Amino acid sequence: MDFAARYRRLAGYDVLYPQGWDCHGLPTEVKVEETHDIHRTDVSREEFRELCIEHTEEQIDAMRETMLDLGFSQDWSREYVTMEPEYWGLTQRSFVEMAEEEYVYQDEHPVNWCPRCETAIADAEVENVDREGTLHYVTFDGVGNDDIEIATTRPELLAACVGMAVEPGDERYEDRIGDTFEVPLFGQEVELIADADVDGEFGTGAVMICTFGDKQDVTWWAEYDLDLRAAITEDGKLNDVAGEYAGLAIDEAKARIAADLEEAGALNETEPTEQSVGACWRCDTPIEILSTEQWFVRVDGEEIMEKAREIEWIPEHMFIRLEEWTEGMDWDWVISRQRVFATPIPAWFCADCGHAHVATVDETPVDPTEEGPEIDACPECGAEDWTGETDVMDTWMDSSISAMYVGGWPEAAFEPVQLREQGHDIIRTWAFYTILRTAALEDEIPWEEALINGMVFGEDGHKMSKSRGNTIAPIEVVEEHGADAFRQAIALGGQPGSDIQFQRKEVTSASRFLTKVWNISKFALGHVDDRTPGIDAPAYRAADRWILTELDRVAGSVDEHMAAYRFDAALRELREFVWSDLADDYLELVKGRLYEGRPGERNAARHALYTSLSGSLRMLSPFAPFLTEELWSHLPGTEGSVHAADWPSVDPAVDWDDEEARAVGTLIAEVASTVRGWKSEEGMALNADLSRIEVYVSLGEEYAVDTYDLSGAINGPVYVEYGTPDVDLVPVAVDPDQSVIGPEFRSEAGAVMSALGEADPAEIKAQLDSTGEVELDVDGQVVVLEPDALEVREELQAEGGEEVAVLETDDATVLVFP
RNA sequence: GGGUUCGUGGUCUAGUUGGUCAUGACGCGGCCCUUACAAGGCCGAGGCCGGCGGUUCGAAUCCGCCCGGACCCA
Repeated sequence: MDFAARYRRLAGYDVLYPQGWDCHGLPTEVKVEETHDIHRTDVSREEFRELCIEHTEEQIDAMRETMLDLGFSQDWSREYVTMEPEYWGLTQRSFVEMAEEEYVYQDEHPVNWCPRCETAIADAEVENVDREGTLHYVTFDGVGNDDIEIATTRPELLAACVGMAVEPGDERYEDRIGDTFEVPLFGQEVELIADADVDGEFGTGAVMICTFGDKQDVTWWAEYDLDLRAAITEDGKLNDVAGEYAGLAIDEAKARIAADLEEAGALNETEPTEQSVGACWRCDTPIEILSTEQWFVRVDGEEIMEKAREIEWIPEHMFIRLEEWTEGMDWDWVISRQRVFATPIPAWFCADCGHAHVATVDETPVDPTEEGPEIDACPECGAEDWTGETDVMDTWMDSSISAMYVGGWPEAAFEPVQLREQGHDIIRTWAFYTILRTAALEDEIPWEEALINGMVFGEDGHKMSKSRGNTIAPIEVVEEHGADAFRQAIALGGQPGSDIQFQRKEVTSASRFLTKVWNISKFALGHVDDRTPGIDAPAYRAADRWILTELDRVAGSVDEHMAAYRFDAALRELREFVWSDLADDYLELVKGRLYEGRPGERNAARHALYTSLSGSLRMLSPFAPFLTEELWSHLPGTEGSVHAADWPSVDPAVDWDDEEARAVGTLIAEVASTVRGWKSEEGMALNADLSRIEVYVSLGEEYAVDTYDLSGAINGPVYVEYGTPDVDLVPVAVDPDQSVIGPEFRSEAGAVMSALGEADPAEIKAQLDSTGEVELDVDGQVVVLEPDALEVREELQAEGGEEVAVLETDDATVLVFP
């Protein structure tokens, strides 16, 4: 995100990059209970809230510190904190407006319930965990008919059993639909129904329906209008419906009831089974489904999908996740929580008739547990006695208006935020709710682009977790190698959407690169001064025009990568340019000129060097904000921050897409680099003098090769020739060009290429030289090959007498005379 | 069970409009102090591009199946 913001600033945009803190929620309450060793009911609501606020502030301070260490460039003047009344008042306002539009309603409905947290939770907050359970085979006595055997993993819910079901057409139960049975131990009578949702393969093919074991039970319960026998309390114990088992916790009850079933002869068998149970995502406690009074937000899947389709998802496939989640939503979003640390629901209940009165916009922010409503009499019954709602809102109610809040809602007309970046773990929560709420309140999309990041994993490729011991604290890495190196490692981790594995070696590599940049700058700063930027019409030589052409090309290419959020590709290309082209090649080429050149030529090199370095620093600044800022401040002719500079562009008046400059520059750089490599291999000092080198260029004679810098770089005179060197050439192989031969000969291509491979390279070469084409016998057929269909690879053998080394580059053959 | 995604030298990774030699990094081995840089330079070893089939003159790249991992959902 920070890369994108910094890049856009360089590209000239006025970037609003806010920072917000989503504070409310269960985890904080749990943490506070732990650290203070209290239960939330041990202290007053107000006191508990204070403890939570205190804890959250500490957390925010620590995270803000980390962000600053890492060089995040948020606009801190636009920071918002959802636990401040200014913010949660707006959350309430959005609630009120949505209540007016009938998006928000109150009702009794089965909801996911966490017995440990003792609150309702939304579907999005339920995680399925696989675990081993025990399948109990239990016989129900028939009432006026035969027994039946069902299989269940939850015998403790027998008390809540209100029916049983089989798959339609299951021959085992063909004539038994409508029969009634008596629930063992508890005695209520239930009826057998047939429903296609039953899995006939599982257990005995017959299942019991309880209120409620799972969501399927809720569906059946509603569809067949069954009784409601709620047997579980809000703190996860059995209640009076369970008779003598009342007060037992779920697990105790399961064991006791199983034992009693066995004693009663109703338990036939038990076996282990794999099961997937819903659990509270914050505390992993298995959830129950309870029917309670709650506040809901109506989920309009159509509306959400319509908006979601207007958003550009990066990468695209992340949209599918949202789509699947939306289609799978069969319950409305329960937004009330029976907790403390969150935005209060602005509503009161009439003490007489129970009528729920929602606050008006003008009353917000309000805590209904402390203040009464502005109206006096209940519009339903006229009573004047109000009880404040103690339930609070889901924390997503806060965060899902953050895009609107940042945009100035409700005062300013809302315009979609351009870019939102987030991890893929919160698509079904934050993203989903934000789209829902922005659509409901403003009939708009919240953001134009949603960039979905991967998660940062530990070095072992797994999600970081304390139990795995693979966590990496950014601060440790920053202390060792610096934030700039850390940022590069993250940028190189991968492309948007895929998880990135934190690699310590990437930090190592990045810090080496930073050292390189430092040294390049140190060198360059010794050669440029205040007058350098203003040098008029520099007399660029080939090497200068080459590096500037490359700079121009790289700036364009990196710009494209950055705009596509391919920070990995952008940084890779930048490093390649800075390290290989600028440092290894260009610097080496112009050293001679910088130290000993005539003024005009020296100035040209200085100017090109200055331009290249300046551009490189600017392009690197999103990745290495600290180092580039430091170096920028030492660069002559710069004012202010590198982060406020412009994306590099080379003089637009000149045609920098210059084929000749590129070809000749590349040639010079390659020759210099090849000779350098050869010296190294020969064990010679790199600045050792050479008698001369001869460069035989395979480019056309229209390319004028500038030997000035090359000569300085290799420490010897350079002679340029066009054509073939005056040494023995021995054709050693023929390389076919598949892209020419393939399409031309189609199915014969294979034969042609193998014939070419077997042919005598010397003979092929001779044909090419005399006739300009090659006749080849392929399985008795003579085919004619044009020169572009193949390349004769030749090795050069120096003539006897003079000691000479023969080196090859892509575009030249170099003879080195030591 | 359904969906998404990935599988490239020891490790991590680039590359997929099909086309000569598959990219780079870290690590490893060897050589080298050269007036920006030994926190460096040069060279080298190391790969049946998960497997099997198909399309094609030609597949890391396209298609199908399988194996393995990750994530999402049930």
